[in-house]
Amino acid sequence: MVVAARKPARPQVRDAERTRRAILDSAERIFARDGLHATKTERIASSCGVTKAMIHYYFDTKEKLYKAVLERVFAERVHGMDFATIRQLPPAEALEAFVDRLLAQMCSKPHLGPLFALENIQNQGKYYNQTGGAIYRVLADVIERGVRDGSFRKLNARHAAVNIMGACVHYFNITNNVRKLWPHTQFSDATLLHEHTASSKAFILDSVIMPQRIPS
Amino acid sequence: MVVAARKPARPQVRDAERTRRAILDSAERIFARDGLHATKTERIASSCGVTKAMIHYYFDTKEKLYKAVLERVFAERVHGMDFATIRQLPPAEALEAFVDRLLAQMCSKPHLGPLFALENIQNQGKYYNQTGGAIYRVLADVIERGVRDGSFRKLNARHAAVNIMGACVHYFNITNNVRKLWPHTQFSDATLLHEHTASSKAFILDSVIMPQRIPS
DNA sequence: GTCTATAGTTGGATAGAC
DNA sequence: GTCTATCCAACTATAGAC
Repeated sequence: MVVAARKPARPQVRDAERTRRAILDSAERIFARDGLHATKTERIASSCGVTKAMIHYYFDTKEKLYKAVLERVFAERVHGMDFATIRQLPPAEALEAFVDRLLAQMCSKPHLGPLFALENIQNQGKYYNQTGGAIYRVLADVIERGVRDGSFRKLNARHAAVNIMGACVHYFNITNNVRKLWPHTQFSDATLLHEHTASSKAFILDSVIMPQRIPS
Repeated sequence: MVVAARKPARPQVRDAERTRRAILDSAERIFARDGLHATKTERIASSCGVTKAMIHYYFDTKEKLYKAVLERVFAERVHGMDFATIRQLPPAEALEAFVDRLLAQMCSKPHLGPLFALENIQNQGKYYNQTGGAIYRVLADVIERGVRDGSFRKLNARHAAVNIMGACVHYFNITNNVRKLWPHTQFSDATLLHEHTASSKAFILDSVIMPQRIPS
């Protein structure tokens, strides 16, 4: 009986840090598509060329791996947003910086939208809120400042923060379906992301910034 | 040995339509929180006082039950939106009607946001797109008309449609966490929903509608 | 139509060789 | 550190009595 040659399986070269990172990277993508409960550890393992046993060796349980994934992406996001700078800018510039950075981060890792959405819905934000809530609070503070000094319209800061986040992230939650919605869309992914960034930013600024009086 | 009295279990009174609807109602809420794969049929059954066997009797498999849930809520939503009327209204009124009806529907069944989000992300919109896509197309058409006749700003209709939907629905996807984000929020659910409706609608209209020239 | 009991499978986690 | 083989709990789905 002829046995098919086994797949090479990338690791095998013993490198703990490399293996650990490979598992985290695969897990990040797969958790983002399927959520905590629906992802099979076997799928994560095979997609990065290791065995299920390795996941337990490095992360003990599936849930701890999930938590490790979230903590890593949260740390990246919080660092990339540079909240300290945003807090010091005048409101209009702060809002623009916030939106620019958030959209840039989402575009560079489009699967983070679904990952956070699933965490919020299915896991009731058990892990998300530990750090993810900071994003909403910073944004609400910016809006509050802008409303107070008259550079923004009179908005409810908290609800406006949620609306703004929605205008940024919803695209990524339904991006798998954008092609199906408009089958004749011929643009590449990069073009669509660029279009979304531009239209989303304009949408938000047009709504938030107080229109200038036309000088008489 | 003392055996605890069994829970009364509402049905038992043989009523096919009633049981069927009870299962659908429970399934709708639980699928909305956990998604297709993570929900256990046992949980649906016990939450409406029937046995797992009944689910298979009425719906054959869990996946068919899921599909039945989605088809029912899609039918309700499409009917409630009354697209035929929206298509005939002038753009500004059509947009306002669209947003009003969508938000009213979301508020009356807040779990539908998460249900659709999970379907889009985890199930790649396999069932959603069959009917859900109509909502985006109708909205994009309204925007296109408004841009053409000058009553709206110059927007990319498709991306604007996604942004608008995001501003409406994102709130419901993170609503479980709103309390955690702002622990001192003391308002009742009804008040929060009303606030969201008002701020979301204003947010959208301020962004989309072309500002009026101040008469000289 | 509804129940109890159970079959069949899947998949997270562990044991132990290398 | 990595693998193979396996255990065991959980859960979907079915069988059959009432």
